[in-house]
Amino acid sequence: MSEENNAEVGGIAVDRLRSLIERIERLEEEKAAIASDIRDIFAEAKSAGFDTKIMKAVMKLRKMNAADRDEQEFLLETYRKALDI
Amino acid sequence: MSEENNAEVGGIAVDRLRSLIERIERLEEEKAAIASDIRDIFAEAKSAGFDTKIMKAVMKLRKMNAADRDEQEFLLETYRKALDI
Amino acid sequence: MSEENNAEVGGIAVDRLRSLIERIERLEEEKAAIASDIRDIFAEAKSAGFDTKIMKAVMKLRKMNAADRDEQEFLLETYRKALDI
Amino acid sequence: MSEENNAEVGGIAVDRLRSLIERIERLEEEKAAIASDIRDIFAEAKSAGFDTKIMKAVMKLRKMNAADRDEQEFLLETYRKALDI
DNA sequence: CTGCCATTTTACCGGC
DNA sequence: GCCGGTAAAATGGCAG
Repeated sequence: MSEENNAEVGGIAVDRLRSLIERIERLEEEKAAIASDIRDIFAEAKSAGFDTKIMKAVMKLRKMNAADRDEQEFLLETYRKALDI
Repeated sequence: MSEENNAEVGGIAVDRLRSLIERIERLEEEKAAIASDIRDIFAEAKSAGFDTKIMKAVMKLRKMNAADRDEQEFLLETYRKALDI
Repeated sequence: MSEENNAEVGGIAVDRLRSLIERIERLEEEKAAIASDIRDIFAEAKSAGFDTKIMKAVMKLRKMNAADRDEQEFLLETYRKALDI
Repeated sequence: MSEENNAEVGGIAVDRLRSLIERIERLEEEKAAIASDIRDIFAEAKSAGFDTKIMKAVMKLRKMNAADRDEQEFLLETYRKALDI
């Protein structure tokens, strides 16, 4: 009877659990594949003579500027609410 | 002359660099989207009554090979005994 | 008149606010210093041959009360059986 | 004979391990106490009429500016090295 | 009690 | 091949 009637083991819905976990694992594989693609591009950049450390610093700076801008806007908005403007 | 002839600035192939960085940023967006999908499934699991923390623990064990898993478990047991837990 | 009479700017008690923020920042520095000390001890443990990952796992178990610990372990076993791990 | 001769259990130096763990746990208590003090000050600020959300945003901005400045300097330095200046 | 945010932990990547 | 630092993920705490 194994391989049938897995409806419940120890009070949990086994097939549902398996299904959820497999969906997540599938997505994690996709995510890992993309991370691998990113690594490939960095390797490509390196062999084209670019300094990947600098590239990462530049990209970080771009993100920080965006975050900073968002933070400024959030702060302004919050002040306005706090002051009922 | 700006906006033309960006072939090189300070000895750097600007357009090539820009292209590489944009490809990476695009992939990072995809990666973030998948991470978001994963969060959604965990939320679904949670509302179906599963304990997501335990799910994650189980998935971690699944990823390890049997030998590593046994090794970790053995070590943990040893330390637990050492500390009377 | 700047540098004097900072009692209020836009209805906010500036000096009070500044004081509060500086106290918090000071405490955050202390906290960071302690975190650094902890890292040092883990490094010491590592060079004495201990597995720091397992040490952390054991310390986590130590923090939990027995009932919660048993509950977690039981749940994990159940999920493992459900997934044949 | 328990409570004596704990030199080794399962091949590990029990007393050394205990000592390391206890030192870490002591420091973690101190760290937690400081975190608690920080919470207290935020509570104090709140009851003095300040908006803690704004306070946190301001503090975050101060840190981001510092981090941004550091990043700029790092980037400049790295470029200089990359270009042998 | 749920969702959000901060902190902590984990995994990755480059350098030595 | 290992170590260190950096970025991502997970956990835990707080506010609403």
